[in-house]
Amino acid sequence: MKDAISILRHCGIQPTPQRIAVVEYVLKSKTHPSADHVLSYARKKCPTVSRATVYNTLNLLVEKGLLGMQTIKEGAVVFDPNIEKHHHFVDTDTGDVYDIPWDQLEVKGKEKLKDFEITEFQVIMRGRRKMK
Amino acid sequence: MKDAISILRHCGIQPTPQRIAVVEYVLKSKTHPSADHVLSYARKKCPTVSRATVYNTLNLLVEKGLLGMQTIKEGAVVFDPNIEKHHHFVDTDTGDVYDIPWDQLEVKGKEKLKDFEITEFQVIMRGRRKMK
DNA sequence: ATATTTATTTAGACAATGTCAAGACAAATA
DNA sequence: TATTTGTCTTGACATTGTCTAAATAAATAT
Repeated sequence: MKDAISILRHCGIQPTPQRIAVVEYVLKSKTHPSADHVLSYARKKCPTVSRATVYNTLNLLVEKGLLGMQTIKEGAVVFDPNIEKHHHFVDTDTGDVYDIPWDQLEVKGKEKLKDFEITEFQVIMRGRRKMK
Repeated sequence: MKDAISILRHCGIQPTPQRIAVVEYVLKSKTHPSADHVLSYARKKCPTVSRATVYNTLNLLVEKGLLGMQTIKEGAVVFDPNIEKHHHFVDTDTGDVYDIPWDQLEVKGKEKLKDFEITEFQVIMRGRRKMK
């Protein structure tokens, strides 16, 4: 993956230490962090970064299409570095969110919904992740 | 539909004016109200009802299985009197949420997800509702 | 170099959502 | 009537998220 500075420059955002800290964490995260999560980690690299800057940067990344945003858990939006289409599984015990590859599921019957113009869709599943 | 008092009694909740006001609104709602929405309407019937009581009652109804709860919009959970399985469509212009009957869509491939024990799932669609 | 825009960050205020505890109130029972 | 039990209200609190004004930093022009 390209480094944070190139990523920011590439989409016309001036790289700053604060933004770099946010980008480095959120775009390589394997989980689905909340804004507060991102703030905590960003402060490790850049202890003075403010909440407003983290929110601003996250919103910028979402606008530019570099970051996904999901409202699938109570309380707070989560961010998702995986910008490929995919489905989600939420572990109701741990709260962990897992990506499910797009082609693992097929949703049939959307064409019957004449009253709706669907711009996006996904399957959301809840349950428990099996131990292995 | 049965009246609010019978519904409450039937699942072991003592009917009170406050709870009746909440139940009457939320269980016959055609939309997907937020807790704040419910509070406003409950206060029309029962002007002194408090926020805590509305939240308590809504949580009770959800626990008893009389009311659904969905985290599909930013900012606040919405409640759903339709407790049949169904999918959802969210109008991204208006924020309105529509129920999509369960048998209108078919989701294939879940059995391939060996690592997950799925207790529930639904398709969430976003877009615009067509004018008619 | 210096002055002047321009962009960015910060701190704190603010509003909204939701939970909690303490005391007030009401109802049922003894 | 007194007591227990259940319910409601108020207000405090934590959290999420946005906004504004002032401070800071960076870029540009002089």
